[in-house]
Amino acid sequence: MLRLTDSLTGDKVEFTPRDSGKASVYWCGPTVYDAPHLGHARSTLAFDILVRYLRWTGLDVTAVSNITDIDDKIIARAADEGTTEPELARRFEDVFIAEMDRLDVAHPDVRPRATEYVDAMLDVIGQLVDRGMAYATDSGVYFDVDRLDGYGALAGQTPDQLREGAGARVEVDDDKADPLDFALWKAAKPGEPSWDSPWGPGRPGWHIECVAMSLDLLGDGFDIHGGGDDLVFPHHENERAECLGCDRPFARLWVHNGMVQVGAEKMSKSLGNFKTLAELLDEWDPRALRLLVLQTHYRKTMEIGPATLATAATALERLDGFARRAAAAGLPHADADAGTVDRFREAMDDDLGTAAAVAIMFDAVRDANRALDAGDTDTTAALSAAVTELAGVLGLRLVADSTAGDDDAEVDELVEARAAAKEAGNYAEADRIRDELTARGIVLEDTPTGTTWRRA
RNA sequence: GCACCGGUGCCCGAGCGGACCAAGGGAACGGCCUGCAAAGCCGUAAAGCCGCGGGUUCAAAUCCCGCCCGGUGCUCCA
Repeated sequence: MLRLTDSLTGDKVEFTPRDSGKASVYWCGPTVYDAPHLGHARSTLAFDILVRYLRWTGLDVTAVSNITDIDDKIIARAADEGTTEPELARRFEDVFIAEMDRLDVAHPDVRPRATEYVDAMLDVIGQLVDRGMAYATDSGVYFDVDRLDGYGALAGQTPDQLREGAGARVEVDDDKADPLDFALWKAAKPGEPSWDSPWGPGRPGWHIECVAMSLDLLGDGFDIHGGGDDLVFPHHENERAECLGCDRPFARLWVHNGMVQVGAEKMSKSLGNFKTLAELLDEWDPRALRLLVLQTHYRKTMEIGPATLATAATALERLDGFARRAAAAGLPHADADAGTVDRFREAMDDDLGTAAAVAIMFDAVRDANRALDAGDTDTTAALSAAVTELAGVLGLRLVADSTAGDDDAEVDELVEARAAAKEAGNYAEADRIRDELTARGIVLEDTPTGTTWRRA
């Protein structure tokens, strides 16, 4: 039974779906005003892994993750670039999806766009106004925080505590009755995109889109709502307020992933650090990033940089190497080793303990290598099947064959020529060929049974 | 200032009351393999007590109190 840490209470609780045998999961996707960064990758991977695991345990999962395609930053950036908001938003949405595809992230079942849910948002705002939970002014419609019991529960603070900090970083808006009140609907300003509403032309405030979309697609009281830690307040706090303000049950469980750190020097091109996800994925195998993320618990702040990626890439190579070795061994078909799978499930059930789960996978690799050395192909086959299955659940595709290329035949010839030279004792020639292949990015692997090769 | 999350070997990072498990990965060292290498595989050691100081307990890296340090949030950032 899966147990997850609920951000609302801080407790680890058993995950019991609203509808038996099913699971409904919503997590906050990006606001598409720029290219995705490491944080988007970490968060998206975290929920990809959650969804994959839920499916593996047999649940019928409906996964929804939004695209916020209208907001201040999008408007500002579109103006800067002299383009339209829809064009800009669509462009960065495409980039986001393309980068996530490189990471082998499974697409959510539904990826709603905020601009397609304006009517639904207006409906929620209407409910709040009707119930007296919100009020309209010249500048928009605001949620009245005083009218809701327990505002601040997600943030772990009382309204008074929040008021003390209000304005600490951002200026407080003018005609709100209380600094904590927040905009549900913003009155249109000249030159900005707007929609008609009972409160005049305008555009949605933040928060409201996720409520409208999650409730519409997953229904009241859906199972899991997640996102990055930085969204806990105010974003999720306010979503929660909006839903509860309508007297409707919101998410049953809140899951938040930790932030990414890139060292004291921060991300900076001039320092040679990584700037965008695309740059990083150009340089490293995307699977190395996934493995790195897996090796850290999802709730913990983690460091991503060249050093940690390099170790992950080496570790990944160990897995691929095993996959190659297993493929070459021509193992008999076998069911996945039950002990390994059980331990994996146990680790994952404990708040998605992916680090422990990965450790179990590496244990299986070591045991399998040992069994193979000992000539125990049955044991090797069972462990190998387990490794493949677990890697699959974690979204790691192991590569057993990396020879494919245009010059395969030529490389084969050179490898044979080298073998012949070695046979004849002409080591100078053999080494010359070896150097030539190395320069071409071909890695030779001499084994007792002959030489294999692959591309680096 | 308030809230939350952290501080574990050379590095990254599991563990969060009790068994010889302080995992796993990287690095290091040794061995196998090799014409020599590389790659690969196997193995080994390594944290004198898990930020500091108290406390609770038969038992704490794991719970409580205080302190120090880092990160995040406090209205639009995953």
